[in-house]
Amino acid sequence: MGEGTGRMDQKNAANASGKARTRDPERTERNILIAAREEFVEYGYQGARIDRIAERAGSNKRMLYHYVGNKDALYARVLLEAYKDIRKGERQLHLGRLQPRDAMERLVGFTFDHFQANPWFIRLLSTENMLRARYLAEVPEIKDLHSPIIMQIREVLEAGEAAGDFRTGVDPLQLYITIAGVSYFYFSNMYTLSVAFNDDIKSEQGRADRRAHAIDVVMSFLCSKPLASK
Amino acid sequence: MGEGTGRMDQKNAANASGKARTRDPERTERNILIAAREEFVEYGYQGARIDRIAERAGSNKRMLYHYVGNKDALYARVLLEAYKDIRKGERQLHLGRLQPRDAMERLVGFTFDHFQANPWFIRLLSTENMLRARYLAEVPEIKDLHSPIIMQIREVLEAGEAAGDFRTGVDPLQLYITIAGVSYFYFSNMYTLSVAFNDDIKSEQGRADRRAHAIDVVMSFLCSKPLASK
DNA sequence: CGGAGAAGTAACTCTCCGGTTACTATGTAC
DNA sequence: GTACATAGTAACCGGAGAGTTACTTCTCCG
Repeated sequence: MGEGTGRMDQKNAANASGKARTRDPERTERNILIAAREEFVEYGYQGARIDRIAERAGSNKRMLYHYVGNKDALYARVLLEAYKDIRKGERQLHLGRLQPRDAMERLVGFTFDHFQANPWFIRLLSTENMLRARYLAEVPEIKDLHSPIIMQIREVLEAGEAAGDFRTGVDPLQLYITIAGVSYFYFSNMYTLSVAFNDDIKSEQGRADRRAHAIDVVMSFLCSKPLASK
Repeated sequence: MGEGTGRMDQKNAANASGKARTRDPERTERNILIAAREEFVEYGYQGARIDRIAERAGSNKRMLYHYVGNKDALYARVLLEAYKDIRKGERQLHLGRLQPRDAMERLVGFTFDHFQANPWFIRLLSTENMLRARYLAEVPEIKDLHSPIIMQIREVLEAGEAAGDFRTGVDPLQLYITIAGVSYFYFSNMYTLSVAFNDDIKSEQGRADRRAHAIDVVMSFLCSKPLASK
C-alpha cells in the first residue's frame, strides 16, 4: 500500500505463478463461497469479516457483493451449500443392500467418520443453532432437501424387526438423534471436554475408543429386549 | 440525550420505584456478571456488546471495566462461574445411596432435565467450543474444579457389575460422554433439527419422548451383554 | 464538619467493519 | 477498432463498538 504504481504490483502478485490471471466469473464466485465457508466456520456468523473473506478468496468486496450479496446472503448461501453436500453424502449410503445389523453398524460408523472428516460441518451447525436456525428457516430450498436418512433408517429397522434382530417399536427419528448425538457431542465439545477431563480423548486412541463405544451403544440398544419399566 | 440537566433525569429514572438508589458495590458487580452471562449466552462471544451488558446491568461501562475488566476478562469470569454452578449441581446428585440401576436412570434423567432447565449452559458451551476452549484453558481455577461425576459413575458401575446388573468393562468417561451426548445434541441442535425434520420434536410430547428414549438407550447398553463382535 | 477515596456518569476517541461509489481493465460483437 | 457489457480495483463513508477520560456524587472516618 502507498507505493507509487501500486495498481500494477497487485496485478503482478496475482501473476506470480506465471499463469495469466484472466477473467473467470465462475472461479471467482466459487472462490468467494469457499472462502466464506472457511471464515464462517472459523469465526461464526458475528465473528466473520467480509474483508477477510474477500482476501481469502483472492478477490475483493466489490466482487463479493456483486456475485452473492451482503453478509446475510453469503451466510445463507454457505448454509444451503452445506446441507446440499450433506444430503448428497447421505444418499450415497445405500443401507438397503446390507443385512440390518451391518446396515446399522455402517450408519453409526459413517456418522462418526463423517463428523471427523468434516469438522466444519459441526461448527456451522453450532453457529446456526446459536442463531436459533434464523437463516436456515429462511432458505426456501431447504424444504426440498428432505433428508432421505429417516426413511432409510425406518426401512432398516423394519427389516431388522422382521428378521428378529432388532427390538420392536423403535422410532426412526429418535434413533437418528441418538446416533448423531453420541458422535456429535464428542466432536463438538472435544475442546471443553479435554480441558475439564482428559486430553487423551483427543488422541487417535481416544477417537477409536469413542467410535467403538458409539457403535456398541446403538447396537446394544437395538439388539436387546426392552427393559421392564421401573 | 442532550436535554439541559440530563444528569438528574437519569437519577430519577433509577428512583422510579421510590426506593433510593444507594451505592452497593456487591450488587453492581453481581448485576454486571448476570447481565454479561445473559449477553454472551444470547449472542456468543463475538456478538456480545459491552454497551448492552452495561445497560442490562443497569450500570455503565466505567463500572464494568472497574469491577471485572475488559471483554475477555468478563467472558472468562462468566465461564468460571458457570462451571462452578454445574459442579455444585453434580455434587448434589448423591448417586451412591441408590441401587445401581436406579442411580444410573437418575443420572441420565438428571442430565436431560438439567440441560432443559439451563439452556444457557448449552449455549455457553457451544460458544466456548467454537473458540476451541481458548478461555477455559486459561482459567487456572478450572483444574481445581475437578468434576466429581466421573468418580461417581465409576462407583455406580462397579456396584452394578458386582450385583450382576451391568455388563463389565464399561469406561466411565465414555459412558459419561454418551449420557451427555444423547441429551445435549437434542437440545443444542433442536433449532436446525426442527427445520430439517419435524417441528414436533420441540413439543412437550417430543421432549418427553426424547427423555424416555435417552434413558432407554443408556440402560439397554449397560444391562445387556456385549454383542459378539462382527 | 470536611476531605479522601470509592462509586458512578457521560462524553469522547480511535479503530474497525459492512457496504458503496467512482473508476479502470478486459473481452467480445459488430 | 470501437463501443458496450461485464470483471475487477481501491478509496471512501457512516456507524458502531471497545476502551478511556474528565468529571460529579456519595459515604464514611477522624
